[in-house]
Amino acid sequence: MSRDRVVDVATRLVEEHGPDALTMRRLSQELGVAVTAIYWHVGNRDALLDAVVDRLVADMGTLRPSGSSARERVTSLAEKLRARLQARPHLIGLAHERGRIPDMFLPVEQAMAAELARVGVSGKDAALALRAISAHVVGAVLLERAAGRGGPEIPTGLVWPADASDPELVEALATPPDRDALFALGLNALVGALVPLEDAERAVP
Amino acid sequence: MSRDRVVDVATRLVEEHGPDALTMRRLSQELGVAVTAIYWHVGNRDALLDAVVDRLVADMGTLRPSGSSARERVTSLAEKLRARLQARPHLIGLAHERGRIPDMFLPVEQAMAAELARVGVSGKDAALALRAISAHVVGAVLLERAAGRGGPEIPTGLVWPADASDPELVEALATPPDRDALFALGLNALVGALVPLEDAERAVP
DNA sequence: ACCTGAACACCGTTCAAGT
DNA sequence: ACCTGAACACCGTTCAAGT
Repeated sequence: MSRDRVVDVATRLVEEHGPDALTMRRLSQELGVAVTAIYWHVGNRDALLDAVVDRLVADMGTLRPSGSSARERVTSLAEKLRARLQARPHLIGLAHERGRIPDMFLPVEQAMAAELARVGVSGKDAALALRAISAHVVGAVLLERAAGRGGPEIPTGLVWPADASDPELVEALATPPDRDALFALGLNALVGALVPLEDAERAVP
Repeated sequence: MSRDRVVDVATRLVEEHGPDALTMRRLSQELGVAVTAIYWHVGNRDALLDAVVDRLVADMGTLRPSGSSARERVTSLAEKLRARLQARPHLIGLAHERGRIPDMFLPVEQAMAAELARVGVSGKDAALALRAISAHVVGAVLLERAAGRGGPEIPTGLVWPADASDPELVEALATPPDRDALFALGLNALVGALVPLEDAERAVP
Protein backbone atom coordinates (compact mmCIF):
# COMPACT_ATOMS: atom_id res chain seq x y z
CA MET A 1 0.00 0.00 0.00
CA SER A 2 1.06 3.50 -0.87
CA ARG A 3 -0.56 6.64 -2.12
CA ASP A 4 0.76 5.85 -5.57
CA ARG A 5 -0.82 2.42 -5.67
CA VAL A 6 -4.17 3.86 -4.60
CA VAL A 7 -4.07 6.40 -7.41
CA ASP A 8 -2.96 3.68 -9.84
CA VAL A 9 -5.91 1.42 -9.16
CA ALA A 10 -8.32 4.35 -9.03
CA THR A 11 -7.11 5.51 -12.44
CA ARG A 12 -7.60 2.06 -13.89
CA LEU A 13 -11.13 1.87 -12.51
CA VAL A 14 -12.07 5.25 -13.97
CA GLU A 15 -10.43 4.48 -17.29
CA GLU A 16 -12.24 1.17 -17.71
CA HIS A 17 -15.66 1.80 -16.21
CA GLY A 18 -16.08 5.53 -15.77
CA PRO A 19 -15.97 7.76 -12.68
CA ASP A 20 -19.17 6.33 -11.21
CA ALA A 21 -17.48 2.94 -10.92
CA LEU A 22 -14.93 4.42 -8.56
CA THR A 23 -16.52 3.81 -5.17
CA MET A 24 -14.39 3.73 -2.09
CA ARG A 25 -15.65 0.29 -1.21
CA ARG A 26 -14.91 -1.22 -4.58
CA LEU A 27 -11.52 0.41 -4.58
CA SER A 28 -10.77 -1.01 -1.14
CA GLN A 29 -11.70 -4.49 -2.41
CA GLU A 30 -9.32 -4.25 -5.34
CA LEU A 31 -6.62 -3.01 -3.00
CA GLY A 32 -7.29 -5.80 -0.52
CA VAL A 33 -7.61 -3.41 2.35
CA ALA A 34 -10.29 -1.90 4.58
CA VAL A 35 -12.25 1.01 3.13
CA THR A 36 -11.03 3.38 5.73
CA ALA A 37 -7.37 2.70 4.97
CA ILE A 38 -7.76 4.64 1.74
CA TYR A 39 -8.62 7.78 3.63
CA TRP A 40 -5.31 7.76 5.36
CA HIS A 41 -3.48 7.89 2.01
CA VAL A 42 -5.55 10.22 -0.11
CA GLY A 43 -7.83 12.19 2.19
CA ASN A 44 -11.17 11.56 0.53
CA ARG A 45 -12.79 10.67 -2.79
CA ASP A 46 -12.65 14.20 -4.12
CA ALA A 47 -8.92 14.52 -3.45
CA LEU A 48 -8.42 11.12 -5.03
CA LEU A 49 -10.12 12.25 -8.23
CA ASP A 50 -7.95 15.35 -8.17
CA ALA A 51 -4.87 13.15 -7.99
CA VAL A 52 -6.09 11.04 -10.91
CA VAL A 53 -6.60 14.12 -13.05
CA ASP A 54 -3.29 15.63 -11.94
CA ARG A 55 -1.51 12.57 -13.21
CA LEU A 56 -3.38 12.71 -16.51
CA VAL A 57 -2.46 16.34 -16.98
CA ALA A 58 1.19 15.60 -16.29
CA ASP A 59 1.07 12.59 -18.63
CA MET A 60 -0.15 14.66 -21.54
CA GLY A 61 3.46 15.52 -22.21
CA THR A 62 4.60 17.30 -25.29
CA LEU A 63 3.25 16.49 -28.71
CA ARG A 64 5.56 16.91 -31.69
CA PRO A 65 4.25 18.39 -34.92
CA SER A 66 4.89 16.74 -38.28
CA GLY A 67 4.77 18.16 -41.81
CA SER A 68 6.58 21.02 -43.44
CA SER A 69 4.27 24.03 -43.69
CA ALA A 70 2.83 25.77 -40.64
CA ARG A 71 -0.68 24.70 -41.66
CA GLU A 72 0.33 21.07 -41.88
CA ARG A 73 2.15 21.24 -38.57
CA VAL A 74 -0.69 22.92 -36.69
CA THR A 75 -3.13 20.45 -38.21
CA SER A 76 -0.96 17.52 -37.18
CA LEU A 77 -0.81 18.80 -33.61
CA ALA A 78 -4.58 19.01 -33.42
CA GLU A 79 -4.97 15.51 -34.85
CA LYS A 80 -2.46 14.02 -32.45
CA LEU A 81 -4.08 15.71 -29.51
CA ARG A 82 -7.43 14.33 -30.55
CA ALA A 83 -6.01 10.83 -30.89
CA ARG A 84 -4.45 11.02 -27.47
CA LEU A 85 -7.67 12.22 -25.86
CA GLN A 86 -9.78 9.63 -27.63
CA ALA A 87 -7.66 6.87 -26.15
CA ARG A 88 -8.90 7.69 -22.64
CA PRO A 89 -12.43 9.05 -23.00
CA HIS A 90 -13.49 8.57 -19.39
CA LEU A 91 -10.45 10.32 -18.03
CA ILE A 92 -10.83 13.31 -20.27
CA GLY A 93 -14.51 13.46 -19.32
CA LEU A 94 -13.38 13.61 -15.72
CA ALA A 95 -10.82 16.30 -16.45
CA HIS A 96 -13.54 18.26 -18.19
CA GLU A 97 -15.96 17.97 -15.26
CA ARG A 98 -13.26 19.25 -12.96
CA GLY A 99 -12.37 22.20 -15.15
CA ARG A 100 -8.85 20.99 -15.90
CA ILE A 101 -9.07 21.07 -19.68
CA PRO A 102 -6.97 24.25 -19.96
CA ASP A 103 -4.16 22.64 -17.97
CA MET A 104 -4.24 19.60 -20.21
CA PHE A 105 -3.94 21.72 -23.32
CA LEU A 106 -1.00 23.80 -22.28
CA PRO A 107 1.72 21.72 -23.96
CA VAL A 108 -0.02 21.57 -27.34
CA GLU A 109 -0.88 25.21 -27.22
CA GLN A 110 2.77 25.99 -26.63
CA ALA A 111 3.74 23.89 -29.62
CA MET A 112 1.09 25.58 -31.75
CA ALA A 113 2.24 29.00 -30.64
CA ALA A 114 5.70 28.20 -31.96
CA GLU A 115 4.26 27.30 -35.35
CA LEU A 116 2.15 30.43 -35.49
CA ALA A 117 5.13 32.57 -34.60
CA ARG A 118 6.98 31.14 -37.60
CA VAL A 119 4.34 32.59 -39.92
CA GLY A 120 4.06 35.91 -38.16
CA VAL A 121 1.01 35.38 -35.95
CA SER A 122 1.55 36.53 -32.39
CA GLY A 123 -0.02 38.29 -29.44
CA LYS A 124 -3.79 38.38 -29.13
CA ASP A 125 -4.32 36.95 -32.60
CA ALA A 126 -2.22 33.93 -31.71
CA ALA A 127 -4.07 33.45 -28.42
CA LEU A 128 -7.45 33.51 -30.17
CA ALA A 129 -6.27 31.10 -32.85
CA LEU A 130 -4.83 28.66 -30.31
CA ARG A 131 -7.97 28.65 -28.32
CA ALA A 132 -10.26 28.28 -31.30
CA ILE A 133 -8.35 25.25 -32.52
CA SER A 134 -8.10 23.55 -29.16
CA ALA A 135 -11.77 24.27 -28.50
CA HIS A 136 -12.54 22.42 -31.71
CA VAL A 137 -10.54 19.45 -30.50
CA VAL A 138 -12.16 19.18 -27.06
CA GLY A 139 -15.59 19.88 -28.44
CA ALA A 140 -15.21 17.03 -30.91
CA VAL A 141 -13.87 14.61 -28.32
CA LEU A 142 -16.56 15.44 -25.77
CA LEU A 143 -19.26 14.91 -28.37
CA GLU A 144 -17.85 11.60 -29.51
CA ARG A 145 -17.59 10.40 -25.96
CA ALA A 146 -21.33 10.87 -25.51
CA ALA A 147 -22.08 9.25 -28.84
CA GLY A 148 -19.96 6.29 -27.89
CA ARG A 149 -21.95 5.54 -24.74
CA GLY A 150 -25.47 6.79 -25.46
CA GLY A 151 -28.14 4.62 -26.94
CA PRO A 152 -28.78 4.59 -30.67
CA GLU A 153 -26.96 7.09 -32.85
CA ILE A 154 -30.11 7.79 -34.78
CA PRO A 155 -32.70 10.05 -33.15
CA THR A 156 -35.20 7.84 -31.41
CA GLY A 157 -38.60 9.49 -31.26
CA LEU A 158 -38.35 12.20 -33.83
CA VAL A 159 -38.18 11.68 -37.54
CA TRP A 160 -37.17 13.91 -40.36
CA PRO A 161 -40.33 14.89 -42.26
CA ALA A 162 -41.06 12.28 -44.89
CA ASP A 163 -42.19 14.81 -47.45
CA ALA A 164 -38.68 16.24 -47.69
CA SER A 165 -37.64 17.27 -51.14
CA ASP A 166 -34.12 15.95 -50.57
CA PRO A 167 -34.20 12.19 -49.96
CA GLU A 168 -30.43 11.90 -50.19
CA LEU A 169 -30.05 14.33 -47.29
CA VAL A 170 -32.60 12.44 -45.23
CA GLU A 171 -30.76 9.22 -45.81
CA ALA A 172 -27.38 10.75 -45.02
CA LEU A 173 -28.74 12.04 -41.71
CA ALA A 174 -30.18 8.62 -40.87
CA THR A 175 -26.73 7.06 -40.86
CA PRO A 176 -24.24 7.77 -38.08
CA PRO A 177 -21.91 10.65 -38.88
CA ASP A 178 -18.35 10.06 -40.07
CA ARG A 179 -16.66 11.66 -37.08
CA ASP A 180 -13.22 11.72 -38.64
CA ALA A 181 -14.50 13.58 -41.67
CA LEU A 182 -16.47 15.94 -39.46
CA PHE A 183 -13.42 16.70 -37.35
CA ALA A 184 -11.20 17.23 -40.38
CA LEU A 185 -13.74 19.50 -42.00
CA GLY A 186 -13.93 21.85 -39.04
CA LEU A 187 -10.22 21.75 -38.45
CA ASN A 188 -9.41 22.62 -42.06
CA ALA A 189 -11.84 25.50 -41.99
CA LEU A 190 -10.25 26.87 -38.82
CA VAL A 191 -6.67 26.38 -39.90
CA GLY A 192 -7.44 27.85 -43.30
CA ALA A 193 -8.88 30.94 -41.66
CA LEU A 194 -6.31 31.34 -38.90
CA VAL A 195 -2.94 30.12 -40.12
CA PRO A 196 -1.47 32.17 -42.99
CA LEU A 197 0.05 30.47 -45.99
CA GLU A 198 3.82 30.32 -46.12
CA ASP A 199 5.74 31.92 -48.98
CA ALA A 200 6.54 28.53 -50.48
CA GLU A 201 2.85 27.58 -50.55
CA ARG A 202 1.84 30.85 -52.12
CA ALA A 203 4.43 30.51 -54.86
CA VAL A 204 3.13 27.12 -56.01
CA PRO A 205 -0.58 27.10 -55.26
CA MET B 1 -49.89 15.41 -7.29
CA SER B 2 -49.57 14.25 -10.85
CA ARG B 3 -46.85 12.98 -13.11
CA ASP B 4 -46.64 16.43 -14.65
CA ARG B 5 -46.04 18.15 -11.34
CA VAL B 6 -43.29 15.68 -10.46
CA VAL B 7 -41.52 16.37 -13.74
CA ASP B 8 -42.04 20.11 -13.24
CA VAL B 9 -40.34 20.21 -9.86
CA ALA B 10 -37.61 17.80 -10.99
CA THR B 11 -36.86 20.04 -13.94
CA ARG B 12 -36.61 23.07 -11.71
CA LEU B 13 -34.23 21.27 -9.36
CA VAL B 14 -31.94 20.19 -12.21
CA GLU B 15 -32.07 23.59 -13.84
CA GLU B 16 -31.11 25.42 -10.66
CA HIS B 17 -28.69 23.08 -8.92
CA GLY B 18 -27.64 20.44 -11.43
CA PRO B 19 -28.59 16.78 -11.82
CA ASP B 20 -26.84 15.72 -8.60
CA ALA B 21 -29.20 17.90 -6.61
CA LEU B 22 -32.12 15.83 -7.84
CA THR B 23 -32.43 13.21 -5.13
CA MET B 24 -35.66 11.35 -4.66
CA ARG B 25 -35.79 12.38 -1.03
CA ARG B 26 -35.27 16.08 -1.71
CA LEU B 27 -37.81 15.91 -4.49
CA SER B 28 -40.33 14.29 -2.18
CA GLN B 29 -39.79 17.07 0.34
CA GLU B 30 -40.48 19.79 -2.22
CA LEU B 31 -43.55 17.90 -3.34
CA GLY B 32 -44.75 17.47 0.24
CA VAL B 33 -45.20 13.77 -0.17
CA ALA B 34 -43.53 10.50 0.86
CA VAL B 35 -40.50 9.45 -1.15
CA THR B 36 -42.16 6.33 -2.37
CA ALA B 37 -45.13 8.18 -3.82
CA ILE B 38 -42.87 9.46 -6.60
CA TYR B 39 -42.23 5.94 -7.78
CA TRP B 40 -45.88 5.41 -8.50
CA HIS B 41 -45.91 8.36 -10.90
CA VAL B 42 -42.61 8.13 -12.73
CA GLY B 43 -41.19 4.65 -12.20
CA ASN B 44 -37.73 5.50 -10.96
CA ARG B 45 -35.06 8.19 -11.04
CA ASP B 46 -33.75 7.17 -14.42
CA ALA B 47 -37.17 7.34 -16.05
CA LEU B 48 -37.72 10.70 -14.36
CA LEU B 49 -34.56 12.11 -15.91
CA ASP B 50 -35.70 10.75 -19.24
CA ALA B 51 -38.96 12.63 -18.84
CA VAL B 52 -37.11 15.84 -17.98
CA VAL B 53 -34.98 15.55 -21.09
CA ASP B 54 -37.97 14.61 -23.25
CA ARG B 55 -39.65 17.81 -22.25
CA LEU B 56 -36.53 19.84 -23.02
CA VAL B 57 -36.26 18.27 -26.44
CA ALA B 58 -39.88 19.05 -27.20
CA ASP B 59 -39.44 22.60 -25.87
CA MET B 60 -36.59 23.33 -28.25
CA GLY B 61 -39.21 24.20 -30.84
CA THR B 62 -38.41 25.77 -34.12
CA LEU B 63 -35.88 28.55 -34.44
CA ARG B 64 -36.44 31.14 -37.14
CA PRO B 65 -33.51 32.46 -39.14
CA SER B 66 -32.93 36.15 -39.68
CA GLY B 67 -30.90 38.00 -42.29
CA SER B 68 -31.06 38.01 -46.06
CA SER B 69 -28.25 35.87 -47.46
CA ALA B 70 -27.95 32.15 -46.79
CA ARG B 71 -24.75 32.74 -44.84
CA GLU B 72 -26.38 35.29 -42.61
CA ARG B 73 -29.39 33.07 -42.06
CA VAL B 74 -27.37 29.97 -41.22
CA THR B 75 -25.19 32.02 -38.91
CA SER B 76 -28.21 33.47 -37.17
CA LEU B 77 -29.64 29.99 -36.61
CA ALA B 78 -26.42 28.81 -34.99
CA GLU B 79 -26.28 31.90 -32.77
CA LYS B 80 -29.88 31.54 -31.67
CA LEU B 81 -29.39 27.89 -30.89
CA ARG B 82 -26.36 28.70 -28.79
CA ALA B 83 -28.26 31.37 -26.88
CA ARG B 84 -31.11 28.99 -26.17
CA LEU B 85 -28.76 26.29 -24.94
CA GLN B 86 -26.76 28.67 -22.78
CA ALA B 87 -29.92 29.68 -20.95
CA ARG B 88 -30.21 26.19 -19.42
CA PRO B 89 -26.71 24.81 -19.06
CA HIS B 90 -27.51 22.05 -16.58
CA LEU B 91 -30.33 20.71 -18.67
CA ILE B 92 -28.29 20.56 -21.83
CA GLY B 93 -25.51 18.87 -19.88
CA LEU B 94 -28.06 16.28 -18.85
CA ALA B 95 -29.30 15.85 -22.42
CA HIS B 96 -25.71 15.39 -23.49
CA GLU B 97 -25.00 12.73 -20.86
CA ARG B 98 -28.06 10.86 -22.00
CA GLY B 99 -27.16 11.01 -25.69
CA ARG B 100 -30.14 13.14 -26.67
CA ILE B 101 -28.23 15.95 -28.34
CA PRO B 102 -29.16 14.78 -31.88
CA ASP B 103 -32.85 14.87 -30.98
CA MET B 104 -32.50 18.37 -29.63
CA PHE B 105 -30.85 19.59 -32.80
CA LEU B 106 -33.37 18.27 -35.26
CA PRO B 107 -35.45 21.45 -35.62
CA VAL B 108 -32.48 23.72 -36.25
CA GLU B 109 -30.92 21.27 -38.65
CA GLN B 110 -34.13 21.23 -40.61
CA ALA B 111 -34.12 25.00 -40.78
CA MET B 112 -30.49 25.01 -41.85
CA ALA B 113 -31.16 22.41 -44.50
CA ALA B 114 -33.74 24.73 -46.03
CA GLU B 115 -31.19 27.53 -46.22
CA LEU B 116 -28.57 25.28 -47.76
CA ALA B 117 -31.03 24.03 -50.34
CA ARG B 118 -31.61 27.63 -51.42
CA VAL B 119 -27.97 27.92 -52.41
CA GLY B 120 -27.72 24.53 -54.04
CA VAL B 121 -26.18 22.44 -51.26
CA SER B 122 -27.98 19.14 -50.79
CA GLY B 123 -27.54 15.46 -50.09
CA LYS B 124 -24.41 14.27 -48.33
CA ASP B 125 -22.75 17.66 -48.56
CA ALA B 126 -25.66 19.27 -46.77
CA ALA B 127 -25.66 16.56 -44.09
CA LEU B 128 -21.96 17.08 -43.40
CA ALA B 129 -22.34 20.85 -43.30
CA LEU B 130 -25.31 20.66 -40.92
CA ARG B 131 -23.49 18.39 -38.58
CA ALA B 132 -20.27 20.37 -38.63
CA ILE B 133 -22.09 23.54 -37.71
CA SER B 134 -24.22 22.02 -34.98
CA ALA B 135 -21.18 20.20 -33.57
CA HIS B 136 -19.51 23.59 -33.26
CA VAL B 137 -22.49 24.90 -31.32
CA VAL B 138 -22.71 22.01 -28.83
CA GLY B 139 -18.98 21.85 -28.45
CA ALA B 140 -18.85 25.52 -27.54
CA VAL B 141 -21.74 25.29 -25.09
CA LEU B 142 -20.37 22.19 -23.38
CA LEU B 143 -17.01 23.85 -22.93
CA GLU B 144 -18.51 27.03 -21.52
CA ARG B 145 -20.60 25.05 -19.10
CA ALA B 146 -17.47 23.53 -17.60
CA ALA B 147 -15.74 26.88 -17.51
CA GLY B 148 -18.68 28.41 -15.72
CA ARG B 149 -18.58 25.93 -12.85
CA GLY B 150 -14.93 24.89 -12.59
CA GLY B 151 -12.50 26.67 -10.34
CA PRO B 152 -10.30 29.43 -11.69
CA GLU B 153 -10.28 30.11 -15.42
CA ILE B 154 -6.54 30.43 -15.38
CA PRO B 155 -4.49 27.25 -15.24
CA THR B 156 -3.63 26.59 -11.64
CA GLY B 157 -0.41 24.65 -11.32
CA LEU B 158 1.19 25.10 -14.68
CA VAL B 159 2.60 28.32 -16.03
CA TRP B 160 3.53 29.40 -19.47
CA PRO B 161 7.32 29.53 -19.66
CA ALA B 162 8.50 32.91 -18.51
CA ASP B 163 11.22 33.13 -21.14
CA ALA B 164 8.63 33.32 -23.90
CA SER B 165 9.56 35.60 -26.75
CA ASP B 166 5.95 36.81 -27.08
CA PRO B 167 4.88 38.52 -23.87
CA GLU B 168 1.66 39.78 -25.46
CA LEU B 169 0.61 36.19 -26.18
CA VAL B 170 1.42 35.11 -22.64
CA GLU B 171 -0.65 37.92 -21.26
CA ALA B 172 -3.57 37.21 -23.58
CA LEU B 173 -3.58 33.59 -22.47
CA ALA B 174 -3.52 34.60 -18.82
CA THR B 175 -6.87 36.33 -19.14
CA PRO B 176 -10.10 34.38 -19.57
CA PRO B 177 -11.05 33.85 -23.22
CA ASP B 178 -13.72 35.95 -24.90
CA ARG B 179 -16.14 33.10 -25.52
CA ASP B 180 -18.38 35.09 -27.82
CA ALA B 181 -15.47 36.02 -30.06
CA LEU B 182 -14.20 32.44 -29.99
CA PHE B 183 -17.58 31.11 -30.99
CA ALA B 184 -18.02 33.66 -33.78
CA LEU B 185 -14.56 32.97 -35.12
CA GLY B 186 -15.16 29.25 -35.51
CA LEU B 187 -18.65 29.75 -36.82
CA ASN B 188 -17.52 32.20 -39.48
CA ALA B 189 -14.77 29.86 -40.60
CA LEU B 190 -17.24 27.00 -40.93
CA VAL B 191 -19.96 28.98 -42.65
CA GLY B 192 -17.42 30.52 -44.99
CA ALA B 193 -16.18 27.10 -45.98
CA LEU B 194 -19.55 25.36 -46.19
CA VAL B 195 -22.18 27.82 -47.31
CA PRO B 196 -21.68 29.18 -50.84
CA LEU B 197 -22.05 32.86 -51.58
CA GLU B 198 -25.27 33.94 -53.23
CA ASP B 199 -25.27 35.65 -56.61
CA ALA B 200 -26.11 38.97 -55.02
CA GLU B 201 -23.13 38.74 -52.65
CA ARG B 202 -20.77 37.81 -55.42
CA ALA B 203 -21.89 40.75 -57.57
CA VAL B 204 -21.11 43.33 -54.86
CA PRO B 205 -18.20 41.90 -52.85
C1' DA C 1 3.07 5.53 10.75
C1' DC C 2 -0.45 2.73 9.13
C1' DC C 3 -4.64 -0.09 9.35
C1' DT C 4 -9.27 -1.88 11.27
C1' DG C 5 -14.35 -2.00 12.74
C1' DA C 6 -18.20 0.21 14.28
C1' DA C 7 -21.11 3.88 13.45
C1' DC C 8 -23.57 7.84 11.09
C1' DA C 9 -26.02 10.18 7.64
C1' DC C 10 -27.05 9.79 3.25
C1' DC C 11 -28.58 7.36 -1.28
C1' DG C 12 -32.29 4.52 -4.73
C1' DT C 13 -35.61 1.04 -4.63
C1' DT C 14 -39.06 -2.72 -3.20
C1' DC C 15 -43.07 -4.18 -1.10
C1' DA C 16 -46.73 -5.07 1.91
C1' DA C 17 -50.11 -2.38 3.85
C1' DG C 18 -53.33 1.13 4.02
C1' DT C 19 -57.31 4.39 2.00
C1' DA D 1 -56.00 4.55 -8.15
C1' DC D 2 -52.93 6.61 -5.12
C1' DC D 3 -50.10 7.09 -0.96
C1' DT D 4 -47.41 5.54 3.36
C1' DG D 5 -43.72 3.26 6.39
C1' DA D 6 -40.57 -0.18 7.12
C1' DA D 7 -36.82 -2.38 5.23
C1' DC D 8 -32.70 -3.45 2.22
C1' DA D 9 -28.47 -2.75 -0.05
C1' DC D 10 -25.70 0.62 -1.22
C1' DC D 11 -22.96 5.18 -0.70
C1' DG D 12 -18.89 8.61 1.63
C1' DT D 13 -16.90 9.78 5.85
C1' DT D 14 -15.47 10.07 10.94
C1' DC D 15 -13.33 8.31 14.82
C1' DA D 16 -11.75 5.64 18.51
C1' DA D 17 -9.07 1.75 18.81
C1' DG D 18 -5.51 -1.23 17.61
C1' DT D 19 -0.39 -2.53 16.00
